[in-house]
Amino acid sequence: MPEGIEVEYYRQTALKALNRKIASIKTIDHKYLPGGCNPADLRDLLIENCFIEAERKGKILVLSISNHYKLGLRFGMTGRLLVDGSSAIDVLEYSSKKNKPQWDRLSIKFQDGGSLSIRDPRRLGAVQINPNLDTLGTDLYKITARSLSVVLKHSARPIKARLMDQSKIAGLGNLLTDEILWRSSIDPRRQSNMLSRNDKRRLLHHTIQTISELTDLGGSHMGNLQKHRVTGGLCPRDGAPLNRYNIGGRTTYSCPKHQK
DNA sequence: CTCGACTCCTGTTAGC
DNA sequence: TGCTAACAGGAGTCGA
Repeated sequence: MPEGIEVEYYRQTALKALNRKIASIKTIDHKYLPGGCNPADLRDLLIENCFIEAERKGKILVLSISNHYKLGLRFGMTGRLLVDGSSAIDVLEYSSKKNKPQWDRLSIKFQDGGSLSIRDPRRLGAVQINPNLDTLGTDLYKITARSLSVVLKHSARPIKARLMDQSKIAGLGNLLTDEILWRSSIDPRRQSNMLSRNDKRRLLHHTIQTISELTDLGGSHMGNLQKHRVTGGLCPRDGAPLNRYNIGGRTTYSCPKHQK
């Protein structure tokens, strides 16, 4: 699913949509417009204007419009960004392998005949005008020893829940956190404020390393643990049967043998 | 303030 | 073969 890495790919896709005049809004799903915004507002905001900049914070893609407004795009669990019909990511983990235009929840036509669309089978994404980014924590590509330490210091919550808290670190989702903690040999249920100096050192190293590596490999589903995240899966490091349980409403897999 | 529980959403899949 | 129910997780809300 789209975590920070995938949305960074989408940002690069979005660069192809910059400085092209918007002619019309082809589709807009009302479920995609929460809180006081209707399709007419969105049309008024976009038509005859251009996107002039594509930025990202955590899992939100922010497109600046030539009229100084900004459009925030969230992709939920299964959303992809398409520009001129193609995406940086062909198949998304846990999403459909099919690719139907009727799943376009927002579709924008440019005057040159091209388009920008969010294609999202499960409709968990959203579009927001002038999204508030202040509630988001450190972006996943900017994590430092200091920011990680601050995130963990004052909380007795499970370490995994803390890493996935977007107000603390923005951009880590379920798959990335499972992979990072697996590599770091840390049990996801450990209390955040109880990690040793050595635990934190390993966690920092593997957080930065995993994000960088999986960005190069093509997405958050490219980790070593991923294909074993199934019931009955075995740890690819030591062969132990993986534990499966729930943290913060998310299915979690960890190795009882080497994650302590 | 913290934090678990619940809700939304729908394509896929397991099981009968 | 066709049906139902469980499952997936990002994010917001609510109440203890």
